[in-house]
Amino acid sequence: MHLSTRGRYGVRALFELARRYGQGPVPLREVAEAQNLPENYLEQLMAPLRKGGLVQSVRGAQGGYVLARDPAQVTVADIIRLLDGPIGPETDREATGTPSVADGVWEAVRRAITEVLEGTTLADLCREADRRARQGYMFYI
Amino acid sequence: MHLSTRGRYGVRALFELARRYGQGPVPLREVAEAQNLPENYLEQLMAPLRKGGLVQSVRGAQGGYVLARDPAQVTVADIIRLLDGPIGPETDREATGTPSVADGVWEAVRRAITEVLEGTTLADLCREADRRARQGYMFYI
DNA sequence: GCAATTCTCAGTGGTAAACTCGGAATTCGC
DNA sequence: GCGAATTCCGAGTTTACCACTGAGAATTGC
Repeated sequence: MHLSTRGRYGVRALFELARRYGQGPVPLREVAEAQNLPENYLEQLMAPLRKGGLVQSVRGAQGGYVLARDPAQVTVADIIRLLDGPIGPETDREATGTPSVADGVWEAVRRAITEVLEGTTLADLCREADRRARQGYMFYI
Repeated sequence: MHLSTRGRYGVRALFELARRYGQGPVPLREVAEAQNLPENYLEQLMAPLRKGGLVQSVRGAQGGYVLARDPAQVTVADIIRLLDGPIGPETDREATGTPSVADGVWEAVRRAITEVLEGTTLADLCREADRRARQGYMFYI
């Protein structure tokens, strides 16, 4: 069971925008450098995030991306849904049309994942980063 | 986020063995028919399940597969681990070597999933199937 | 010995992930 | 207005894995 890098990259990119919230547009190049992500690939990920209303883009020189809402109002679930689609496993009924006795398990898994992802906001991640920084971890990613 | 069919098929196959626990070896053909799964493919899935000690095989005529332990002692997590590998998403640290502020989220997701999957046994699924049967659902899968 | 099985291994086709690239469109600073 | 910095868009590439098929060897009950 493997989570795609899309989601992981997206969360880190938006975390970077969250850190700089209120400081004007951030060009992708800086996001990519700060978070050590492939810039060209990141570009692909921004389209759904923009269309989904999580970020706003500013074109042209001195342009870049801005978080569209307050970091406390953006959950990790929001990001994952836009980049990876529906959260959690499909049930057998959804996948094949035929219900199975295990469907309840897959539904419970989905609920459990959703709960965690909806319970974490970009503001939480920023707080966590601050906490680590104060404790001497120099990783700001 | 898409769960492979390997895990889903495996759970249904072992559920079928659980239903018939104590009735001698069940040939794959019957498992495949009862659960409507491709037999040849199922064959592939049985190897890791056997090597992992969840089932025992009986070769030759009148042979088949037998659940190696009581259905109450086999969790869905056991099955998924053997067929799909480690449960849940990798952290950024595990995937890339560089820790990230989001690692805590991925770990929490992993714990949540694990908790659900370890909390469900084949015996639970059998009970659920009985319950459904009594309520008139004729699906025994 | 024959038929029913599992076991092993070698494919195969499709699909998606994880990028890369080139160029068009936009906008700021000068 | 020009040039540089950007986003935007679409296409292509490589790699890997998934889901599945098939053939034949090994094993065993009757």
